[in-house]
Amino acid sequence: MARKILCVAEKPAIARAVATHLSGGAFQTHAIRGNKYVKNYEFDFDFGGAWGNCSVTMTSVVGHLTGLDFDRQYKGWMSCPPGSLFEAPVEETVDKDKLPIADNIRNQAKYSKALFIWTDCDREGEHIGSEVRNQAKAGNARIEVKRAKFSNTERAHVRRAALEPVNLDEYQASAVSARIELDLRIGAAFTRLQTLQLQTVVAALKEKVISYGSCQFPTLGFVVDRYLRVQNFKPEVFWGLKVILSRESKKVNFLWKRVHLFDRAVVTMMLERCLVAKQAKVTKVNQKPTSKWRPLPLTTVDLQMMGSRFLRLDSQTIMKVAEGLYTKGFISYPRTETDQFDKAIDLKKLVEKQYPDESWGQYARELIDGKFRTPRSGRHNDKAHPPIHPVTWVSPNQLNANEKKVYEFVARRFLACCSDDAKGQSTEIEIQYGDEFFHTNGLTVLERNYLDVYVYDKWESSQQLPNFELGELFEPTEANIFEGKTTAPNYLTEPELIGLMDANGIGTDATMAEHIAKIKEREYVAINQRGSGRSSVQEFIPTRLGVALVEGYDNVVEGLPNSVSLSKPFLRKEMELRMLEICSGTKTRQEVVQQSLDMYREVFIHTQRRINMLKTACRKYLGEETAS
DNA sequence: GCAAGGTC
Repeated sequence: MARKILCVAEKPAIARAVATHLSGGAFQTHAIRGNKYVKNYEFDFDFGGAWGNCSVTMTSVVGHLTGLDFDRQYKGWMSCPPGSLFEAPVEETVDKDKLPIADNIRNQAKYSKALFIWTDCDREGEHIGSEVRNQAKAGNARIEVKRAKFSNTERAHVRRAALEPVNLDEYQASAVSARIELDLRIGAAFTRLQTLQLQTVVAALKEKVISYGSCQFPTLGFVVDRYLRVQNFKPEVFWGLKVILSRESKKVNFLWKRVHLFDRAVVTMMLERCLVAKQAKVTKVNQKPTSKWRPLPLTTVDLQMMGSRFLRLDSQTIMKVAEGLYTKGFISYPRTETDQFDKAIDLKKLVEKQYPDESWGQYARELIDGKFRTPRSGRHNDKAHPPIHPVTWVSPNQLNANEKKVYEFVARRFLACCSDDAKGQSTEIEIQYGDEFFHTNGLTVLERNYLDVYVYDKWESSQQLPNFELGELFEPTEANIFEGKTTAPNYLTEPELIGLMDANGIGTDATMAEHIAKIKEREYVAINQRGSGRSSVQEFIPTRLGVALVEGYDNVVEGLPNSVSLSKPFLRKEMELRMLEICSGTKTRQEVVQQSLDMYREVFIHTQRRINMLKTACRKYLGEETAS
């Protein structure tokens, strides 16, 4: 009988895709007991080399198999002082709802010579792979373990991955294991400490869970930071110069090179020098072709930011809708950091699939008829998933309102990526008037190209400028001083918040929306509608509790050497750097866990010692109104 | 009753 190889993917959709490619479509599907998503696919495949022709069972897990938690005697909140959670014994167990999946792997491993792990090629995937391996070894201690390395589910790529397996990256799996332990200990310790301590301080906090997490707190910190900048803003008056020329029945506004200054007397003096000069001289006439670049291939973070902005859906809704579209097979996997298309993907074929669409089908046809361009490549590649793109066309009447919006965005964005940049002609005129320089710009859009399908970008011709000759002299129609005031920044919007999280490494593409939802759920922040109608924007405003927590923690570490507030992203960033050291093999998992725990333990001890800082902040913002 | 990370 042929040798048997067990293959396990990270999710059912990948198991099916890989099975399809390896078997050429000829496989048998078996349901497993206890889980309706996971299936076993059976077929034969020639792995070549030492393995040769084998019978294959391809199955999957559904994300992580196991979870980490404290031993039973530490689970009750009153069972131990919160600080002891830094050392309390922890145990990794298979999640209850994953038991049938783990059983399936152990059983299949019994009859298999080898295990091929097909989890995503990222850090979490490496760890999930180690969880799969542990189950397989429990079923068959002698099973040989290999890992397939693939970054998309294109047929040739998948088959090559099957023929050239590598080993699991133990370093990366260890790094994730360290993260899991740290997040648990630190999250639980601070959550219990602050909840138990603050619940009794003011009536408003009674019965409330006041959670701490290494991602949710910095997220809150960004919101509070902006809020305080708005609150503390003091407007300043400024003055500037503007020059106007009426020529060829057009009115040209020249802007001051210095923009504006905060000293009126100085600006007045400068204006006088201009007026004395009487004539202005054209010092630069620059005409040059310009272009507006088509967008980069779509990543999750970009989808969420653009979605908040143009589709009026919050990031969590967008992700839910996108997942639905993915499960139904309409778009590719929606959680990706990759903004470059693999050369192996047949983009034209994907463009052709959009022909039937009433709104952009004609545009797709024009692309194939000669206007197609290879997409730009960004600098990110998660080596697991391609950029988000439509996989097949779907009729709008098969989708609900939100699905329609998100699908349309993904489709238009994809077609835009495969288009040419918009082309135009820009004109820059610079003049010298007295000692001062002024300039004006004109734009003529010549070819709209991608703008025709990507309706979210705006780029329009400005008013035509009259003709200017280099060196010519003219007398301005008007020259005067204008007065203005600096304006306060706005409260944080969701796309801005996601941008900050992304830039500071808070959360992953898959979890950013969850952290934002979490701080809403905990009532650390609330949503405010700025403006009305179509131009309205949702903005985040911290609640009194949110401000109290950030101010309290900032006070806790105030004046302490090297101590960074928990409301800032720095501690999390440091943890991330240490995880990279595990990945590169320069530090062990144990070292990193100890170092990071020491770092957070120090903050924890300060917090306990100066708990009054937190309590005072809560009383200040949440105390009864009647109290004096 | 705590976290963050996978995925359904």
